[in-house]
Amino acid sequence: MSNALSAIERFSRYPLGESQSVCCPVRDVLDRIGDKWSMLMIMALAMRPHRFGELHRAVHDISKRMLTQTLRDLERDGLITRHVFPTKPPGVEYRLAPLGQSLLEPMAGLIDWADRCYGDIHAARARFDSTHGDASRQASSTRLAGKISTGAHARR
Amino acid sequence: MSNALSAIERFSRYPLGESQSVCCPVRDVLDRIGDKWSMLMIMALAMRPHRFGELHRAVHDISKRMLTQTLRDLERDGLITRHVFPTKPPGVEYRLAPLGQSLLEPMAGLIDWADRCYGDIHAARARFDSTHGDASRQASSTRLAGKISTGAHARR
DNA sequence: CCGCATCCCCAAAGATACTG
DNA sequence: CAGTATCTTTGGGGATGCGG
Repeated sequence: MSNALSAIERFSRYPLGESQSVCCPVRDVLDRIGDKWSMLMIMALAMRPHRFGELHRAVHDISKRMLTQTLRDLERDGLITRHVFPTKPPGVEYRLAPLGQSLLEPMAGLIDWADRCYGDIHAARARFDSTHGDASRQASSTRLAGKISTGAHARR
Repeated sequence: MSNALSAIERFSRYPLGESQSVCCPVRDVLDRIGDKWSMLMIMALAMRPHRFGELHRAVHDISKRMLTQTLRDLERDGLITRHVFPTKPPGVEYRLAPLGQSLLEPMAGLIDWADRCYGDIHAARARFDSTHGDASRQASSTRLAGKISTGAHARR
């Protein structure tokens, strides 16, 4: 844990609030894997290469649009590679690039933590909500409510 | 690395695309620390307790609104604690709860990775952009345009 | 089958002003 | 100082349809 602190200390030599120009590495990483889908993609690809359609089925609640975009971004950053087979109809295979592989370990640490602390977090949430009058619906807001009933946009 | 895979495998017993009801732990974690500010908060608090205003100065480009909200969410999930000193004018101190402390290690792993691979990522980006005709500005659209000229938010 | 483009909408976040 | 309330903006992302 003390070496955890050292890593964090090392980082915080960068000013924490610096969204412009020389962005700190952490923000970069966060913006990359922090979004809704990137990490899921990487995890799927960690197991084996996938075709576009396979990925779509694996993460069934992503739209084709976001799938494409996420994959592009990951490719752009050198985390995954894209192989086109000029068959008919065409097939495209995505797989983890070395850089992406190197991300697996730190990611696994996080996943592990999530798995272990998942329960505690929900317990804390329940406690908080009951303590704080359950009006948390306004206070803590939108995000949470949104997350819960994520069937959302069942509009048209 | 093989144990990294095992963690990921273990996770992927959960269906990867399951944004509703019984959300998988990973999504939960991502939604919590994946957002723009939470991780910064945690890092600041990892060093020492902070008052509200201190946090605001530490991460100068967050709005008071988002600061409050982020802190509330983190508190709700039991990652940080909030102590009110009924002085005049009032003071509020935030500090890492044990649960939050336990997050430091996995987070440090990620930060570490970010630090190491930061350069590779940017190299890959540059390569991709020059290869793909630099028309990536249209192609991959909105987000990338923002990312490319990482001076982005120099709106003011 | 893969992926790009267009349209459109809503939730998330910034700005601003006000309270205890 | 530490928030809260409100108003406005914007851009992320879903739906859909076409092109290779």
